[in-house]
Amino acid sequence: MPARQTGGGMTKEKRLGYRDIKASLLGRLHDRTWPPGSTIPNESALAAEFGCARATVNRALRELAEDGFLDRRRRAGTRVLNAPERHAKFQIPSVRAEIEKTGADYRYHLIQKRVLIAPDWLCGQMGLAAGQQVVHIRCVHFANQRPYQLEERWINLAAVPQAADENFVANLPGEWLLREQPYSDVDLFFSAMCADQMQSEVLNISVGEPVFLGERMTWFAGKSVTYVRLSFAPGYRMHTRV
Amino acid sequence: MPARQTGGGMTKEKRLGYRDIKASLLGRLHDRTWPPGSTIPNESALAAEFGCARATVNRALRELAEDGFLDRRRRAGTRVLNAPERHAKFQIPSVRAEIEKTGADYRYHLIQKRVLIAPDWLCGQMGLAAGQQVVHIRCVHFANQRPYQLEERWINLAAVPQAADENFVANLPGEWLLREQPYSDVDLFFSAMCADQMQSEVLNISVGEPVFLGERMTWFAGKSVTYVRLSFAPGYRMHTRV
DNA sequence: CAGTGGTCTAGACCACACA
DNA sequence: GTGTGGTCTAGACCACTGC
Repeated sequence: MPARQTGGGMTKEKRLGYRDIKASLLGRLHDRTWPPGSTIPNESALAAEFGCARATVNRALRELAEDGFLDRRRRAGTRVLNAPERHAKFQIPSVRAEIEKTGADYRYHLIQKRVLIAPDWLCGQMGLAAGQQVVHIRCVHFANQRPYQLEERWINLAAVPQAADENFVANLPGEWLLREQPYSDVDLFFSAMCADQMQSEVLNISVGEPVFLGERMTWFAGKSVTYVRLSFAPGYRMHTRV
Repeated sequence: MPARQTGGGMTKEKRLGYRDIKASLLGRLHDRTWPPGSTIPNESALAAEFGCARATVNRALRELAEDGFLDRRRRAGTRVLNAPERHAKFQIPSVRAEIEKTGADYRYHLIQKRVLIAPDWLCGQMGLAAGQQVVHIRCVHFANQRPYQLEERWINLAAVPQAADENFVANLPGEWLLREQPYSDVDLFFSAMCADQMQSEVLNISVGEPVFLGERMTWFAGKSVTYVRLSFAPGYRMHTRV
């Protein structure tokens, strides 16, 4: 009768969920009950200890492994990593959403859209065959009428032929492309650089001012889809919480 | 021949795993079977369609939601997000590991370690009480004898009192702290800035050159543990693959 | 080849949010 | 109230891999 519900009378603790177990296990990692490098008890033993099903322990352990605290291997068991390999996780920002979230007015302006033969450097970047046609787009994103981000994008016409017919006046290149061709793999790069001529003109800053640069390379089914360079005006600060 | 278990006679397909289901569902998102904004069938219906248990469908859907494709709510059902909110996931880099991975020689140099009363700006950043003591560390990480990163760190002595007794000559502050006080929550910021006096001296660059700045704020049990400013020499490019 | 994690099942109850 | 996702269970089989 006891039990969980049907609450018995007394000190019956509530049933443990995988979150409770996860927290409890994390506590043992923190307090060195299981020091880095050691192997912790197997799932069955833990399930017995916590008085729950193995599946519950499994989920707790699986998530701790995903979080970078544990290394799990069949047969070998679960070991505590020496230095937790924490993973940062941040949303790939959609410019429009990012700006509107702050309450600022968003505006988009297309500077140029043209079709051209991919230059050598781009072929190298995107892994294109020489002579491949690409769409080149240059546009600006404004927050409260102030230039916020310069976007320079190249789209592989072999991967997204319909990009040739879209004028990108009403559609944001990023959002349009996401609808046309959901990506599967992305390489992201972040760096700092001195503003060049184009950046200084568009972002309305001086040549040489520091610019936060984000580069994104997108692949679908092994083929390069698009390469984007996002230049942020000085003062931009990318944030992520882990 | 047939089947996995109790196989019937013939075209018995192998049992579907949550990965198969996930891939199948993702296909329907790609091909617009379920367009952005629409609500997809509930778990029971999908389980019936795929001929599996609801828990299997649940895991597939849960992961797709984690991956940023779906929005799930009790009672309301599961809806397709208009623009997939993809998450980038990257390892929080350990400087030493990052450098050694490239094959370069790694060297660490401590410039200064001292205990002081947290200045106002730091109290604001870390949420410390006025007058709180902190350890301040300034050090450099070298790759092949060239300055790679300037690290400036403040440690909350209320959270990590033993930091007062560690001299940080042999131990890297980051690695030492990770051993002493595994963190639970982290705020990361990335930005570009002009090199100031300190950065230019340590990184051996000119004042005003663009510096890639990473800031990290770490919390444990609601208390601020440490605040770090990592300045990277020009040319640094942070990479992550999603 | 044997032990560990990986996954699936069928059923159950629960929490939540909306009507 | 009622329907949806969220989680747990007890048991089962499987797949991998270190011994």
